[in-house]
Order: sequence, then C-alpha cells, then structure tokens
Amino acid sequence: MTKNAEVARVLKEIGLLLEIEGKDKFKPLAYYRGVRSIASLGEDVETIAKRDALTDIPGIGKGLSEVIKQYLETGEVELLTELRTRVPVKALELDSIPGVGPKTIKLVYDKLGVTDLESLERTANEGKLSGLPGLGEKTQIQIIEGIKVVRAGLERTLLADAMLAAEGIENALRKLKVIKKLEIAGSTRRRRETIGDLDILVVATDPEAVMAAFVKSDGVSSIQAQGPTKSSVRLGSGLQVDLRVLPDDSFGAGLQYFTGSVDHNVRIRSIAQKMGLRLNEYGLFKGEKKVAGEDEEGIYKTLGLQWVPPELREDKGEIEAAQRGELPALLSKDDIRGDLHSHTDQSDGKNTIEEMLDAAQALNYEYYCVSDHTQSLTIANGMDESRLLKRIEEIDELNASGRWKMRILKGAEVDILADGGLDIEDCVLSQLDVVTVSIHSRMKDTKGTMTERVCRALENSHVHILGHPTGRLIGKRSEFEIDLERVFETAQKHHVVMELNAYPQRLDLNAGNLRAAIKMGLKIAVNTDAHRISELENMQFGVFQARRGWLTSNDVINTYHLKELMKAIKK
DNA sequence: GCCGTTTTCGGCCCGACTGTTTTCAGTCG
Repeated sequence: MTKNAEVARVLKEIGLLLEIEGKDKFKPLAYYRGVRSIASLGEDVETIAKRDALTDIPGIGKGLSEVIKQYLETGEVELLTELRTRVPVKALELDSIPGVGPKTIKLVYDKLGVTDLESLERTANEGKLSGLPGLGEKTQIQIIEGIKVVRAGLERTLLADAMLAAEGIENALRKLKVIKKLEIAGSTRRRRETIGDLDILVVATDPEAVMAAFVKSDGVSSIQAQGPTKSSVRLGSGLQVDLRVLPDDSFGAGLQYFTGSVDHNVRIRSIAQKMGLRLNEYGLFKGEKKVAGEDEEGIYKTLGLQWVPPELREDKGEIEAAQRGELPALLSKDDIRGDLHSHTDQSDGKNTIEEMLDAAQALNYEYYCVSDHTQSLTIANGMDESRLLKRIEEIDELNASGRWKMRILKGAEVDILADGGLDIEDCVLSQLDVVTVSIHSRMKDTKGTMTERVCRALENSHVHILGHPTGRLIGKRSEFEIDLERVFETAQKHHVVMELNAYPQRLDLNAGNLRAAIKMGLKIAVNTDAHRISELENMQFGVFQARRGWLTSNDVINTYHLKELMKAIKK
C-alpha cells in the first residue's frame, strides 16, 4: 500500500485545523488542493519524495513538500502537533458529517467543548445544539441524521452501484413529459471508482413539477433541499442525489461545470479569464454576451481546446494535451474482442462452462478464455494438474463441436506460491493458451518479499498475464505492499501483460498505475474475472477505468483479432 | 500556501440553498 492516502489525510487535517482557527482564508485552500493532488497520484508519494521531486506535483510547493517530507521521515508533523494542541478536536471525523464544516466545528468546540463524533452526537441528542448562534432545531436534526450516515460508512458508493441507482431515477424522471434533456454529471460521468453523490442535470419546461416528482422518487428517504433550480435528496442506501434544472441554452455549460473535476474546472476557468471571458454554469461570457454554453464542445472550442472526454478531466495533463490537439483516442467498449479471465463451476464460478460460453457468444466476442483457479486455492476448489489436463481436452472438444463461433481459449488463474513458484507444473502450463498468475495468499507479506514473489512468478516463461496486480478491494482491503515499478520492469523484460481487472470492487490496476504501465511500454488485458454470467457485463467498468488511465485500443491486447492476440502474448 | 501569457505580488471559481435571519453566514459541489 502506498502512503498516499495517509499523507492526504495529514494534509486534510492541517487544512481543516487552519480553517477552524480562521486566521488565513487561503492557506487551508492550498492544503485542500494538495490533498486532492496527492490522493489521485498514480505513483507512491514516498517514491517521489526519494527522488526529491515533490514540488513537481501540482499544488505542492515548498511548504507542503516540507510537511510531507517530515511526515514520511518521522511519522509526525510539527505543525499538526501544534495545531492539535491549540484546537484539540478530531477535525477529520467531524468534518466528514454532511452539513458540518469548520465553522460549525469551531462553534460547538468553543461553546460546548465538543471534540469528536461521540460528543457531538450526545450534545445534539440532548438538544443543546439548537440555541447556539446560527444553529436551530432543523440544523440539529440534520446533524443527527448526518452522524448516522457517517456511522453507516456510506460516504462513498462504488461506481457500479451509483450507476444502477442513477438508472432507476433517470428512468422514472424520463417518464415526465416536461423533461427535455437529462444527463448524469459529476464523478459518475467521469467514471471515478467511487462516487460521493449523484448529480443529475435536466432541461424542463416545468421545473417545479420536476422537483416535486424528484423528491417523491422511489427510494428517497429524506429531502435535504428543494428549490426552484436545485433539489437534493438522500436515498435509503445513503446515497445523496442532487437534481438541477438548467435553461436549454445553458445545458452544455451546466454539464461542463457539474461534471468537474474541481481541479479541471479551475484550470478551464483561468484559461477563460486570461482570454477576457467568464465561465459559469450558465455559459461562457464576454461581458454580458454569451459566446458559448449550449453544448460542451462549443465551450472547449472557444477556449482553444479539443473537447475533453469526462474520464480525463482531472487536471493531469489533459488540458495541455487538448491545447496541442493531442488527446488520445481512448479505448471504447466496441473495441473489446474477448475476455481473457473468467471462471466456471469447475472452481468457484456459479455457472457451467457451456452457460458461460453461451453468454460470452451473445456479446459477439471473437475469443473467450476460461481460466479457473488452481489447486492451492482449496477454498475455491482449485484444479490440480490432472483436472486441468481434463479441462484442456474438454475445451478442445468444445472448440471442435462448432457450437460456438468464437474461439475458446484454454487458460487458468494460477496461484503464486509463498516463494514465487507456481502451483501447476510447467509441462501442463505449456499446454494452455493463456496463463494468468495471481496472488491469493499471504497478502500481508512485506514489500520486499511480495515484490520478489511476484517478480519471480513473472520470470516463469509460461506466464502471460499478471492478474489483479495490487490485490485491493475498494473500501475493504488495501493494496499489497508491492514495488510496482519493479514489477513493471520485470514484466517488460519477460514480456508479461498487466491485467486491468474489471470487477467493480477491484478495478485493479488503478488509473494512475495504468498510465505508468503504458508509459513503460507494457500492454494491458482488460478482463472481467467473471464468476457468473451476469458478471460478464462488468467489462464496461474495465473500459471506464482504462479510459481514466489514458489507454487506447493499441494498449489493450484483447482488442486485437485472435491472430494478433496470440502473437502479442507469444513468449 | 501556491502560482505565473496579470510572474516574485496579489489574487485564489462561484452560485444555490438552508436556516436563522431581517441581509447573511455556512456548506456544498
């Protein structure tokens, strides 16, 4: 696991405490910028620090780089320790409550001695919050509700779940005749791994009617806000959904604005400013005159930029590329010709091989690889050599049967053992079309051990793909401690492809890692790792993540025709 | 604290909504 999240938390806490002290309005903003920058870094911040290149990171200057260095070297930051002494509150915890910010934290600390979630909940339940200057009955109820949300751990939702919820609301709203246009914006449109809340934008002839219908949608558990152009509700699942009504000729500007990210928009805005223009959610203006806003393309074009695909809008070089007209032609779902990692009921899958093949055929794939687990993974009923040899024969027969137009590829997801060896003999591996190797055990190995282990596995001349390279489960399990740079170098040397596992909880590699991998010339396989028919649909999430990693079809081997694919993985 | 086609100082996105107000501060995205 990288130190990135940890460092981001330290910077966030400093920013919050500075804001709570209230001495400087802009210093905290600089810290928050640093937080976003570090949190979305593709590389380990520690590696960057060792290169002495922290100030190359956007938003990190002399001050923040010193703070980061101090933390990495000593595990503490003097400034933070001082701040905590002056304002002894659990700022991160309190700030995570919806509706509570630095000003409220300061108020309840000064007046009531509240320092954490527990004491805030107690004072709120005792009714002591209402009556404080600026705080009334309703705010008190809102805070109690907000604490429940935090306790339930519902701050962020997986993209797949958010998209499902969005679809439900979208379908319901589209039935209203007064709605002329509707788009899902925000981080869902940017296809981030997890979503804070849903942003829905509409153009409607009768905004009031839309708002009235929206707040009564199925699954709404509470209404946070309801105005003529903006309403906000919380679903039973905890997900917050914002709906905004825009004028028709501002829809593009609104979409651009509410798609974000903040950092991308700040840059776009400053480009507009330098051209003597002003950009807000209603349009791009020269003085009082609107010069663009109906669609996004017009806004970007007027600013001298190519239209930027939402997945790239993170201020990670996309603006410079768009200025030069050099944005990559990103991978699309239609480019995918097959899936190279899937399971059946031979190991821990839920469907038979025939059922999986029928489902894959329905996706018009040109090839499809069956890759069940191997023997060390006993919990998943992994196959030993004799079962695997039988499976190989079976697939030969299935190919010969002519029942499926696509080519069925013989594969396995082979376990990497503690010492980096594989749990299937080379003489059997050599009979497979696609050998994927993965870590499923000893996930707490030290960085050195894990790196050695994986690299040794990649040195085996029968290995084609490294499956879910960091092993993370979003929100559940961190990445292994592993030196990815060394893994990439080894893979490059031994001609091994990196997997982008499309499972919504995995999305492994992440976008930053993907970008680093292709920069080194590595190829990627976008695979579903499906354990049942329905999971073959997860390919879309892999494609989203690939796009966030700037991947083109050339970078992804399962966009190739069968012949080229076999050539590409040949050792 | 960061940054630079407004470059070593002086700005820093900005509008909507709520609650508690009587004109606005706080939060959010």
